[in-house]
Parts: sequence; structure tokens; C-alpha cells
Amino acid sequence: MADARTPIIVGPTAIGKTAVALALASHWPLEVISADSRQVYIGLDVATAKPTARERERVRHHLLDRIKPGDRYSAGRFSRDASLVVHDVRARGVMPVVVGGTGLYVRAFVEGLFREPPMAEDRRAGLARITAMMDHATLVRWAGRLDPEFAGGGGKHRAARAIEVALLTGRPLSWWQESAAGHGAVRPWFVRLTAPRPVLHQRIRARTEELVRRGLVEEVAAALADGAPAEGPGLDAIGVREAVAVLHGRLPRDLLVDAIATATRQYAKRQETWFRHQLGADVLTLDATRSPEQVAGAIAAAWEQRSA
RNA sequence: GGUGGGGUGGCCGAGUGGCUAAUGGCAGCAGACUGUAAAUCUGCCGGGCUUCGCCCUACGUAGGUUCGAAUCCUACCCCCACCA
Repeated sequence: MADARTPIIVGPTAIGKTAVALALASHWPLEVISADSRQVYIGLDVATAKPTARERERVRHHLLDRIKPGDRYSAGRFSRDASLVVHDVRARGVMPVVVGGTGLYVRAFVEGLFREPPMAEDRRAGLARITAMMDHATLVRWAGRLDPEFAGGGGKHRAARAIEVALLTGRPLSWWQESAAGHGAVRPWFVRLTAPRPVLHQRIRARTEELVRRGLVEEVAAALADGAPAEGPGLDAIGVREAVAVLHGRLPRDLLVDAIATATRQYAKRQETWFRHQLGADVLTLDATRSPEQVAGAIAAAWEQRSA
């Protein structure tokens, strides 16, 4: 390898990241490390639009199907898992390429999170039950009292997180962030895929229709019949929620595609915002309106150029 | 043909003489976000501008009453229900 940078391909859902990664594999031997907070769950393959078995035969994908629906995963765990895999792939002389749409996971991997002290799981769960019952303003006020530095931005999950850290570690979240900063696992080479809204929306629509055609609802029904909880970590994926609503009679089936496509568009928009602002400088931004092969060609060319 | 109900900003839907560019919701746009992140949360949202303000255009269409109308009156058009 020309240098030790790790390519990281990000972009909104349905932009075609998997197709680009596959096309890129014809330029270099590579393995994909998926940075996706929902594809880590076992099952629900259609719902989360995982690469197909055939695609995974062509290019090895890591960090898919790691845990059971209902179990908790996290950015920190992803960061550790990804570090191990990336170093292993590299040690075999293969190019690791991180591909994903979960911005926080990418950040956790690239920059490192603060070194979190162990927190008693039972106390954490108990506290979570309490904070889950509180409204946003109350949580923000509480968080602000425990951690004067707490900005109050973001939502109630962030406030609950600040409360949890302060109460279970004895130190405010901001202290940990300042005093126990982590470090990144790799030097990133960011490739950001984007597309004009109409193109992105059209792709989301097409993919949503395809997922439903491929049996999204049936897949979710089977998972529920198999004992998966109807909600919880992993089950809150777009497509799964809506399928559950259909199965429970809360959503007419003929509105399913619209509901999923709308939620997906909103998610994609948040991803675009994240990747536009949170990645820092030095990001290769490519319009993915072109074919995956053309985009992959542009990536390969840019890589050669910067390595030269 | 008759009777009753209804036509409000991209959509749904409040509003029954001034405090209304018009409550809400949805969609959309912009943004925040260091272990729930496909989550959570914030702002904007008729148009234009010199944007803590000003101007224009708006509540089916055309007139009318009034100092003043989305709100009252008249005619017409369209939709729905029931009666023929």
C-alpha cells in the first residue's frame, strides 16, 4: 500500500455506497468494513438493505450481523470492533475500506471517543428507565445542573447521556471529554458521496419499492414470529418500524411505501447535514449521480494522485 | 332538477367582522449532535426587500355591504350526501 491512510466512503442512504465499493474492488483488492448502526443486527437483511449474499461473495464485508435484535450496540463498540478488523485486514495485505452512513460511528472510529469508565449496567438500566419518562426540558435542566458545561443542544438522548455519565462516574461528561480524550484508530481518507436531492429522492423511492417487493414485511413478520421484540435496539430501523405498524394494523398496507420513503428521505437529509459539516476539511466530495463504475474510477484516480 | 353540507397557504385542517400572512399537523429547507445516532433535538416555512421593520399578493370566481371581510349579502362555478 502506498500509504497508511484508510479510505472511508460515506454518504446518505440509497446513494449507492455498496455499489461503488464493489466497483472499487475491481481497482484494488479490498474488504469492506461496514459503518452502519442497523446492519450490525442479525437478520432484517432486506429491511436494512444489507449487501446481498452474492455481493458479499464478491467482496468480503465486515461488521454485519454482529448482534441479536434487541441487544445494544454502540459507537464505542463499533470503534473497537472496526479497529481490530481494519488492522487484521491490513495485516493480510488487503486494503480495508470503511463504508457507511452512520456518522457517529465513523467519527468514533476515526477520532476516538473519550475513554469511558465502566458503568454498572444495572444502575445504568435503572437510570434509563427514569430518564425515559422525563420530558426534554426536564432532562436538559437536570443535565445542566450535573454538568454546567452541558450546552443543552441536541435532544433528550444527549441530555440523558450527560446525566448518566455524571451520576454513574462521579464526573461530568464535559470533564471526560476534555480530560480523557481518545485517539483515532487510523488516518482517514474521506470520500463523501452525494447527489442532488431529486436524484437522491428518486433512488430512495426506487429502493424502497424494491425492498417491499423483496419481502420486507414478510421478513419482519418472520422475525417477530421467531421471538424478536417488536421494538428495541435494532428494531427501530426505518422500514422495520413501518412494517411492524402494518402487521399490527396501525398503518394501511397501501401507505407503507410512502411511509418508508418519507422516513428514509428525512434520514438521508440528516446524514447529508452530518457529512457536510462534521467531517472536517480534506474530504473528496463526489457526485454519485454517475454510475458506480465512474465514481469508483474517480476514487481510484484520486487515490493514485494523492499517493504519488 | 330539489334540499343540505362544503370549497382556506404544496397537502390535511382550524378560524365565523378588526388583535389574521391567517392556530395545528404533515411534507419541505437549513442546522445541532463524543457510546440509543436509521436515534434525539433546534430554527425557517406565501412572495419580495435595506428582514427586531417595510411592501405586495392571498382564504373557489365575480360583485356588494362596511371605517374594516377568510368571516356578512348576491350571483355563478366545482365537490360531497340525501331526495327526485
